[in-house]
Amino acid sequence: MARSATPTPAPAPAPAEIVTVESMLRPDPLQNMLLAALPPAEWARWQPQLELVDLPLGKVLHESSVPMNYVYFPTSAIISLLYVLENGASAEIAVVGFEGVVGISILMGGGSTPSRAVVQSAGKGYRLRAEAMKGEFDRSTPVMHLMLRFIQSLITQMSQTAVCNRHHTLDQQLCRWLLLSLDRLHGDQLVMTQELIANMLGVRREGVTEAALNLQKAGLIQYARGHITVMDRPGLEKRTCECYDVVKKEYDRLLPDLEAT
Amino acid sequence: MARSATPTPAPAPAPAEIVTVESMLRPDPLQNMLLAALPPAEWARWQPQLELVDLPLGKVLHESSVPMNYVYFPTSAIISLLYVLENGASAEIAVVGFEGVVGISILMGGGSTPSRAVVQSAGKGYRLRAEAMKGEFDRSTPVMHLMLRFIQSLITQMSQTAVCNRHHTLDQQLCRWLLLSLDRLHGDQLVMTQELIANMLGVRREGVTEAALNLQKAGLIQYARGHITVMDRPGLEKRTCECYDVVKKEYDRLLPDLEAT
DNA sequence: CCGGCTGTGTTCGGTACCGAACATACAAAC
DNA sequence: GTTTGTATGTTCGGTACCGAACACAGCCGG
Repeated sequence: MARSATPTPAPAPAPAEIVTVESMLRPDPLQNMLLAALPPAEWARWQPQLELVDLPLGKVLHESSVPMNYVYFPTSAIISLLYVLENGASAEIAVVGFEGVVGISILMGGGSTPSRAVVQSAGKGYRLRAEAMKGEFDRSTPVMHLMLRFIQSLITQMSQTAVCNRHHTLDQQLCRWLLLSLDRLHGDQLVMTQELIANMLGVRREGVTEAALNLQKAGLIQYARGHITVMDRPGLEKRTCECYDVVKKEYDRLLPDLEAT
Repeated sequence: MARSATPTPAPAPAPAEIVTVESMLRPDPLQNMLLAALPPAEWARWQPQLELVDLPLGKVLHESSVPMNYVYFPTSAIISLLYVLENGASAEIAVVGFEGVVGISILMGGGSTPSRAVVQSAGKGYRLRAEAMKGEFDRSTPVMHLMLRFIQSLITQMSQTAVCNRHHTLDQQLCRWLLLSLDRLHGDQLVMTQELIANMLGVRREGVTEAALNLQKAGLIQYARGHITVMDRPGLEKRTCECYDVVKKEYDRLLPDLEAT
């Protein structure tokens, strides 16, 4: 997408590429699709209240059952919605990136959820105070409808995760997880240890090692100390379960105006 | 609850008991907690549009990805939200009874979901045309807030199901499932074959047989050809996983006015 | 009363994942 | 360059559930 195949007269040296990457990662509000989809009137009201923040790996955006102060609109970061059990075991129930928003329970009226939101891939995002968000939601029907549709897509993702946990193999689930992450990044690299993936998927680290080796042997990915490079994305798509596709298609159906990437 | 322990002077013969059961199952709109919680103004508008319908076992209220025509407010029926995979395997992602409403995707704007809603326990319920429901939702803030809070409790149930599928044993899940069903019924009996339970939990029928035998040996339930009698509810609660309690508590937190049963 | 159906119990081998322990190997810090 | 830590690979026995096949028992209709 950034490195186009058009025959550039003089192949630009390194700095040019850096500029390209920079511009891709530039924290532009329009890089969050929900923000980008706001009607002009709403946008004018929101802009002064939006605050760009760094979202470093591991940062907890909201803790289980603790009232939230902000909603977050990720741009380059990926947020994982995790469920942590009493015994410490955990499982990811959904993942949110530049296509969505974290903290929907503020809109729903609960103010908190039994789940935890953790930054899974470092990046940036905009945040908005809970009261402001709630006010905007109640005040503007377009905002409400936009948010509700996103929430429905999130519900689909959660449901699909539940079924996937029940019926699909770890290999398939790893493919699904990689694809979901990949879709929320710009590029084919992701920084993620197997230990962390295991936490997300709710399995042992050794299980992830084995599954990752399978994918590596098949030439689909390349693993190296917390850095994964996807070599063959279509191959991953072929190997994953239907769950990935269902979630993606349902998102596109519910939020068709935001499809462009 | 119906058969009180107060010393009735003359023990009433069979007819009296039938009357009691009848009155318990009487399709009173107030027997759905969301309907009961409507402000008077809303109630006045809704009443003429609500239609009482029979919900026989197995009836499909909405099919995966098919636009819905009605929302359903169960009174005595229990509805199971099921997810069916391409290969026919299935899993329940949530269960809704007199405490809620089926068809929330109408409110969210999607009009359909990839899940299926099936009557898991026969009974009655009120239905409302999709357009009417949508109109009411957009028009009345109290209705919106009520519905949104219910939806959040449903999201909690789905999330918890996802984690439960991953981490808890079939024995525990069966307890959870029995308790969730029991809470939505008036009594200690439920009509349900092991085959059907297996479908809901997304496991083999034999697995359910084994788990049910465990519970029976422990004196918690009694099984007989599709009829389950719960003998020791506290025992079930002790044996189930935390998931049951989390879901219940979160519902009570989100919809505190509706707690009474 | 007898056959057939439905619901439940039982068995077998197989597999996917768990829990724990240990081996290696790269990477940054000293 | 050595040390220390972190990330990955490997092994072992154990268990929960699967898939298939079959046995039996109540129940309903002929």
